[in-house]
Amino acid sequence: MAEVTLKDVALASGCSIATVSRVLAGTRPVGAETARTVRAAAERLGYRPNHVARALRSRSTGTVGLVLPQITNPFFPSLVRELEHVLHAEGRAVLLADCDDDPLTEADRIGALLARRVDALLLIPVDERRSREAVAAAAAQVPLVLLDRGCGPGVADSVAVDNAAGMDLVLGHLAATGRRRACFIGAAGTASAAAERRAAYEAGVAALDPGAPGRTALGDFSVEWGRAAVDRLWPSRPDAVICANDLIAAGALQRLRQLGAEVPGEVAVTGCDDIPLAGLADPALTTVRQPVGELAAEAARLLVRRPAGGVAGAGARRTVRLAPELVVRASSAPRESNSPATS
Amino acid sequence: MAEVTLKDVALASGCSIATVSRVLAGTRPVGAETARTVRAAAERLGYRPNHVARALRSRSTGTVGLVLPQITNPFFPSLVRELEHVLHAEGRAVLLADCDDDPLTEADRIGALLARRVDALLLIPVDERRSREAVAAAAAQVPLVLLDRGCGPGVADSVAVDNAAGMDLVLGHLAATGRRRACFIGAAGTASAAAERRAAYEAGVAALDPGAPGRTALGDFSVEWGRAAVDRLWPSRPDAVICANDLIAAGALQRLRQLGAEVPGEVAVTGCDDIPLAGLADPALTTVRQPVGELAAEAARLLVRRPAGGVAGAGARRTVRLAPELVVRASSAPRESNSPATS
DNA sequence: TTGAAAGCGCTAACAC
DNA sequence: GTGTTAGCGCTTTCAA
Repeated sequence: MAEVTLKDVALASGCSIATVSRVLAGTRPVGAETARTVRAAAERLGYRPNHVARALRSRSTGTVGLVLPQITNPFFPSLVRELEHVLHAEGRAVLLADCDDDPLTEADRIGALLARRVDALLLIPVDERRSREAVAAAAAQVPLVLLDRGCGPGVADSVAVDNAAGMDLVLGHLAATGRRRACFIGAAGTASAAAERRAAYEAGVAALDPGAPGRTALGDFSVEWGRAAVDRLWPSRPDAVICANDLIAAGALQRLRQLGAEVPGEVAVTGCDDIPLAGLADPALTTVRQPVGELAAEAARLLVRRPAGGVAGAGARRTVRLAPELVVRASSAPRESNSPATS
Repeated sequence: MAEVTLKDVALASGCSIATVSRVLAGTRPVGAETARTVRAAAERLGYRPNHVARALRSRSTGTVGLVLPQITNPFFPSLVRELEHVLHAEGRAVLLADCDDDPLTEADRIGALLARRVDALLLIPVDERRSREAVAAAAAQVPLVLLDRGCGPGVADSVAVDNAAGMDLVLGHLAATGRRRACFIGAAGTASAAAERRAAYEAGVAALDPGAPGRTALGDFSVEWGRAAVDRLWPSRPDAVICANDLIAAGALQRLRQLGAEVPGEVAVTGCDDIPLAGLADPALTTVRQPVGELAAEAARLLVRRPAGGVAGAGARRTVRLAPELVVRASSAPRESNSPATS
């Protein structure tokens, strides 16, 4: 039951532990015959390489830290899933850290992961500003890729969805299906998603309807705010309510129903992110899907430190913006199909 | 910028590296004066212990593997969050593995974590039967605690909610609020949650209404099934629809509304698990909340190998059952308050 | 191509 | 209480 080590395999196969290491790690060319013998012995003994020893010697743990604000935020699980799969496929393991939406906890977790010698860090910052210091310090020590949210310019490489493009998809769809009087429920603050979606709405909607930029309510990314904002905006009789994320949209949907408004007959509602809730809402929510798989793949790609620049090199940061996809569901169906099918 | 090691601290503080190790790891008593000097030197040099080296020598990585079927299952994120917090508080890190609901992937992930020398495994099995072999093999190597779902008898320690107690809470509440004609939408199969909730409904409801055990529809744990099952059960005019989880309940709620049934006026609907969706449904869903924090705490407690038994000791397995809590929301409000407040 | 030997940074015996 | 001495299991020079 004792652990089988390289030494055991070397003994069993009649060659040195160095050779065994080379065969099993594939580091250097080895005689074909020797390789076969070694592999057979390893197999027979049930040899399992000890990653800890390997890590100590090679100064690489094959481990990536994944730091996120709150795993309970419904957008994150699918992203975590994709990241786990991509990284595992590369033979890397994922150390998960949940920050409780608190920058102090975030700094603490980053420290813990660094102490564990992660090869790299994947990080969704808690706060655009208050995360900056800890993130910058970490980026000086290991490759670090920011995901989904920004953290100030020049701090680290980053991968995120193109929020402006997403908003344009929504606006285009609503215009094409005959909506003429949109309004927007967004989030206040400087967080990148909030600011970008807000700005994109204002820029894009002005072309369609000069009055629309004024029909805007700003709060936070919650269901409660979605409900409350409808009370503020409904009196202006919009025929489309564009929401900055799906939670807001879910709240808007609920309140509109309570007010007796017909969705999508009287008014269309759209969200953003395509969290699981979006498909389950009633009516199902038209939304902008983030390309989670690609986000994960790009993040993994950026993780391998680029050749020039050196470890602490704050050289040019790379920023990848991915195109989102419009998911059209019942909540924005054209008015022709107003009434629920009775047949 | 080079890594500061114990040796550097020893040199700077004028004592041996062993002493420094003792001070910093707190393994053995050390002179107060020496300790102070060492700590000061460590601080000054910015010493950060190398967990990899420590792990190699002490044969303990301070790392726990968390293996789950699918992080996108809406019940898991909150559990993951609690586990992460409990374990981090003990200075342990969490290696996350997502199995894509596939026993083969699960076996693969377990192997990867074992190769990384996790101290222990926290595992929510993908399948009651098909996970068994891999789980048993892993349990022979490291402490392993099963979470939320079973995996056959005697395989490993386990922590889960008391599903029967949860169902009794629901039945009691419905009876107390005047519901007399319940029905049940559950899941088929042998998975522990499905079977236990089903059995508890049948056992508990018979006392209230001899005809109720017959009003049962069995499918899977999905929204779609919830919708479909309502079509089967609604003709029998129940005044309460008890669902085996919140997803089913969400589907039931939607279909009932489409059919023109008033919830909670005509019929109450209840779920199970209290996933985020439950509070956001319309009407908000009465459900049984799993004590996620306690589940996590108990799991962490079981993780420390009990003294007797030895590593591979298949001695008596410990099973912890935790009491759930009823969360009463609008979907089961008593009939007196049928109509939405208009004032 | 292969082997011998030197550590990676730390902890754990064992002396003193 | 403290120092000395061995390694943990592996990769990687350096010779052969």
